[in-house]
Amino acid sequence: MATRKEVAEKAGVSIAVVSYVLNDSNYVKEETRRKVLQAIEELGYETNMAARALKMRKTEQLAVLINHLGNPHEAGLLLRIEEYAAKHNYVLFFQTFHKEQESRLKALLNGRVDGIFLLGQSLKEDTLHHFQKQNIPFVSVTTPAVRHAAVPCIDLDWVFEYSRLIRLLKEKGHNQIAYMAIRDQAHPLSHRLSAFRRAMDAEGMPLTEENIFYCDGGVLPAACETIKHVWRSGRRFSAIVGANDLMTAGILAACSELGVDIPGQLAVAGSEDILMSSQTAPPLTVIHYPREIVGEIAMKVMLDKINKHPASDQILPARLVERSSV
Amino acid sequence: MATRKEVAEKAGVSIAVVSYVLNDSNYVKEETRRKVLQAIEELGYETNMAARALKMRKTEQLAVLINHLGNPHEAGLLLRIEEYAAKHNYVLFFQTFHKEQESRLKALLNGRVDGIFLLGQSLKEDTLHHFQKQNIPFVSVTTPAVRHAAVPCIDLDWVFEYSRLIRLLKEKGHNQIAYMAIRDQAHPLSHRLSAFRRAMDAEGMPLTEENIFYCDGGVLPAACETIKHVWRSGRRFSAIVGANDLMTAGILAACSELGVDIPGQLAVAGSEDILMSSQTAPPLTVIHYPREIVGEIAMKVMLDKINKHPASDQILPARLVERSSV
DNA sequence: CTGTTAGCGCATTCAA
DNA sequence: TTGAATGCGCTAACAG
Repeated sequence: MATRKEVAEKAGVSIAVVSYVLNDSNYVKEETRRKVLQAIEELGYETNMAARALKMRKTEQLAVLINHLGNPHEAGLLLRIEEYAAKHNYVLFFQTFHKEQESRLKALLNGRVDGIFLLGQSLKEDTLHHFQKQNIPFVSVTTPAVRHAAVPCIDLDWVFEYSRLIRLLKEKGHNQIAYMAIRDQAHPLSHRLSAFRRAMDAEGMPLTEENIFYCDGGVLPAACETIKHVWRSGRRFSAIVGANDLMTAGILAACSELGVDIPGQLAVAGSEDILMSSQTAPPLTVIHYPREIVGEIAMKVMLDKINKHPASDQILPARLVERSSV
Repeated sequence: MATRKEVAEKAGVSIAVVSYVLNDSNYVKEETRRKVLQAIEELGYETNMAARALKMRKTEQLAVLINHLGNPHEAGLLLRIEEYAAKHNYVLFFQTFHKEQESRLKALLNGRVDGIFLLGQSLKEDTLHHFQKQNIPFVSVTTPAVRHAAVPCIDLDWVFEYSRLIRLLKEKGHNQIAYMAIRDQAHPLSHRLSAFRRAMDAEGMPLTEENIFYCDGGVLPAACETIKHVWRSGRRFSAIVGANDLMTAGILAACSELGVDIPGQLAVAGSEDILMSSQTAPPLTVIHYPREIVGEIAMKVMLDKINKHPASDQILPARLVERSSV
């Protein structure tokens, strides 16, 4: 491929001049500039980003660590982050991430990224420190700050949002409210469960342990099975809130199989508002997670961190979308 | 950050030796190796991938050009490709891609990638050639080969798959079958429309132009609006197939609003089988696009191209999933 | 305004 | 079995 040297030769100048016109970093006589530009054009020259990255100690690449792209909520978040990353000329690569591979991460990302987004992920301290020592900042989305580490977080005020939802449920006469959480204790969504607990306390109807159902992986089929099992065992409650919408859809699917009328026999609500949640039967009442602006905010915070400006947690307001499942 | 030089100093060897043990590219006395390894450990050294990329002319990074990650079909495909890319130690970055930004692409990807996946995308010839001249191969997924360019493609035999679906529809007594396509003529999904046409011909019931409905962007709300408009205008048909499942869900949503009974008054079928399609009311009969194995095949073809082995188009078999919308 | 030059961190050839 | 030295393509300080 054409290199900067070839361009210089063709234009009859030194390679420094080529850099100057390319980076606009120095005055260049108009005529010289034109010659250079023409040589670039004719050779189809493009800057080699690997070389630039090495020299500049800046890759203009960002990583997103994600749990499961099959969850439309996470895909939607990723989509938005990429949108804003592109606006700032950053390239984004995403890694589906499992705890077991955490050690691989250092080798994989070293020298490749200027920053790392955690999309509902947490990392071990030593991994965090490894990157932070090199001034590679982290920004966490949908999951609260990692302990002992300066990782700004972008998320909702879940206690507030759940309180509002619980109040709606109360108005509709529900006093036996259950919650479906994800099994893994270390799972990032456990903070939603804690928030739900506190919201229930605040609304004067403490969440009892037997009204919490845990579902492996937080996916639809598992949630469906869990509810079928619970319901057939005779356990009853009048409303249930899912920690994510995929599980909530699974609850709906279970009810459909069980012949449970919604919201007649059971009110169901979700916490994210993915597209699917508006198309189920019945459509789901949900907290709408404002994914539209998360990307913008997340990228802004990331740029602040990269430029060593102070950056802090961002709590976004959400919306309660009432459909007919409650 | 610790560099290879520091490791060498700490271990009391030359930097070449450090490279040798790191890359296993030369015999190193066991004792020396241990010293080096220990120095690496103590310094928390990791290879700088930017420097390696520059030297090796190989980034171990791949790009995926995607239309809209908000479409779970594309997200699912991306997810699978990443899964296999990771297995082969490649890092994947994805770019939401709009035609208007095609020129930016060269500058953005130059020196950054070893190969490019086109996920339902096509590129101008000059862009294609730019990368191909540098031995950056393309692999196209879900869209047939780009004209005049050696781009292997991974997709279904749509004529075959649609024929099977049409036969099912025929068995159920349908003879007025419509199709919903995406408006943009240049859009990658237009080959599904052509295939549908040919399948209808083959089944002896040619598709008439007035039975093709075009929808902007291929998204749910647009499809919903289109169908409402068409239906209210008095146009009737007994079955309709959507070029993608998001539009198909939109058709369902429209019918729900219009009070059109499915499949009583109208049979509806889709072409991808995203998760949502199994949760609509009624659940959709669809062609199941085998996303599970596409990632593996796509990555395999990509590796073949990177290693300059011959690679050709791959036609995968699909499955017809009968649910209750037909 | 333009050219020379010294690295950035790494892999590798060639000597020793 | 190890070390010295070169260069990948680029930026920028410095000298003209």
